Formats: sequence, structure tokens, C-alpha cells
Amino acid sequence: MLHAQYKRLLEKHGAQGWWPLNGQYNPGDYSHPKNEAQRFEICVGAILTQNTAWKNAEKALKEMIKQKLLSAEAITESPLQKLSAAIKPAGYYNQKAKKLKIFSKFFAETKKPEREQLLGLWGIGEETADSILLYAYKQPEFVVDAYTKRLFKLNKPYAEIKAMFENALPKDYRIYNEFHALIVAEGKRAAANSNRK
DNA sequence: AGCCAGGCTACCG
DNA sequence: CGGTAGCATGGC
Repeated sequence: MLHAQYKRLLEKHGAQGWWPLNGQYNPGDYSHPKNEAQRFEICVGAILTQNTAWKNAEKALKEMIKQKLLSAEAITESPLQKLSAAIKPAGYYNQKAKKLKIFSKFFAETKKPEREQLLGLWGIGEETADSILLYAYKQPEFVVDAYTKRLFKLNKPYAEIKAMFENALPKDYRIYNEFHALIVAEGKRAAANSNRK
């Protein structure tokens, strides 16, 4: 049963304190984002970390802060060149700069996005949409990623896996938040173990 | 010194 | 439709 797995992982790793804001984790505190700036930072992080180690996404975020690019307005006004250069450490920087531009415009004109709206944006797929809804908007949307499929040996379409978790768990964004973060923690540990052998 | 990260799009058959 | 090449850097 998945809820038992959740408890097991929580005991094993402890609360993860997602989503990290400005490099800071807040275990057990599900009150973030506290303002629009934090909300936007989470969305940007979700895009920057696509198929990319969080460490690299974080470097890009830091550079954006340094260059005062971490706001929807700044991104919209920035030349594409400047933006892509700033996020270079996150990889796929040409694509991601474009994605950030498209998303920033959307963010500025949308109070609370629907999932379908997010999916309609170029550069936002299912996982990124759910990450944004869950971590930036506290909506109970379970996030499925590569670790989730690997850990539970699920070779099925995204929607099926998502439904499976959502049906097995209380519809509480805090649990979805923690569970996904724990799955990533466990997945990372598993990868580290198989490397040193 | 490769392999692979908290994916997505475009294109192929 | 399902499958896959391309996108790119940095950590280990």
C-alpha cells in the first residue's frame, strides 16, 4: 500500500522541506510560497531543473538573482541572449530561456493557472505542470517523475501513475509535497549506492 | 572519463 | 498513436 510506503520513507529520510527557496529547505513547513516572488521562484526552478540535476538549476537561479532576472517582468524585458547566458549552468539554456519567457508572460497575466493552461504552454509538460501546481500553488496534484517510475517499477503512462497515487492517498497537498520529495531523496540515495560498487 | 540529472518537443514510422 | 533523437552543462 502506497500510504505505508510514504510513512516508511518519511521515517527513513525525515521531512524534506520542499520546495527549496533561495537554497533553503524548510522541513515540516508547508506554508510556502508566502508571496508572489517565492511562487515565481518555484515555477522557474521547476523549469530549470527539467532533466537536470538540482545543483545545476540552483546555479542558474543564483545567477538570475545576481543579474536581477528572477521576476516575470525582468525576464519578459530581458534580451533572450542575456537570459540564456545567465542560466547556462542549467543546460539546454536556449530552450529553457525561451520557456522562461513564455511562462513569465503567462504568469503575469494569470492569477491561478489551470492544469490544461499550463500544459498548453510550450515547454511545460505534465511533470512540470504538476510541480508548479503542487509546490507553487499548493494544489493537490501528485508529481510523477523518473524516480517514481523507477522506484515503484511502474512502466505506465504518466496519467495512470498519477491517478494511482492520488487514489491511494488523502487529497492533501502537504502529503503529495512530502511524498514526491521523499521519492526523490530515496531515488538519489539508490543511485549513489549503485555507483559505488 | 563517461554517464546521467527533480523533461519536453518535434519528428519519425 | 508509441517510440526516440536532440537539446547542454556540471557533478560524481
